[in-house]
Amino acid sequence: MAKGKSLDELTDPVFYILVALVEPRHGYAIMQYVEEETNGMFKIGPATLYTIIKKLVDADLIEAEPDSEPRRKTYVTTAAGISKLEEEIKRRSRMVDLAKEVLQTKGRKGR
Amino acid sequence: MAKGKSLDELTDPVFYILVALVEPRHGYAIMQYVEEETNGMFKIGPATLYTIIKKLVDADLIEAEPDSEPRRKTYVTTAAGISKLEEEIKRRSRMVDLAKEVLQTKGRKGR
DNA sequence: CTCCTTTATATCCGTTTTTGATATATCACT
DNA sequence: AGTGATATATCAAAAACGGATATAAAGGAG
Repeated sequence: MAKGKSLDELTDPVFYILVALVEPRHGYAIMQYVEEETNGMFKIGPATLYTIIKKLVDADLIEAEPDSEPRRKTYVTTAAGISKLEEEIKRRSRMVDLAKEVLQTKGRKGR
Repeated sequence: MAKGKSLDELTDPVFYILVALVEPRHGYAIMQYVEEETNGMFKIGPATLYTIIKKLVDADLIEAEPDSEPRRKTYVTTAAGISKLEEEIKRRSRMVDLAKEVLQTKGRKGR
């Protein structure tokens, strides 16, 4: 099954692709989805996209749907992928919370 | 002053280093701080650390304190660095919120 | 029917980022 | 004198990213 390493921290593009694939989508649709959802702030080009898709399939975090049309290869986040995503949400939340806390403390003292 | 490019998205180690330097610290102390705060989950080695410090100084997001002891070079996040950090907190929060929302929607529908 | 744009996947290859290993030196303690 | 922690720094390789390019089919305009 899963052959690749477990990928502890997810990078931004990997995170976005995992999120996009909670709902089944094919590659091109992922690019559009991410661009739309971020209001054009974050764009994933084909090189990054297909490289990461390969890696995620290999890590068993997403999988290809067998019934996809010939011209479109549809993928979905696997159960393992959802778990990983939830884990990553927590990790990122903790990072944000730490930063907020540190800034707040500075604000109180640095007055 | 600032010579480097503005760095739109901050990577994880860059983020942690900026957070650590909201309070003045020297390199080695940054390594310890990040490791402690993340309960050993995230470690920054010397190569990553000093490479990033250089880049951040160049981008004017942190600066060296002139009065630091000979053996310790102390740095602090600049005003620009704080702004960047606040911006990045928002960016990461939006990413987390998007992911939460997507998972929640799936939960409601995927019953 | 032809041209053009959009859709769609895929890879090449250079740049950037990260990191393990290594080097060097000081300091504290025994 | 020796050991471990402190402290900074760089090298060289790996990993990640991304612009450019290639290919091809589908859809619409004229």
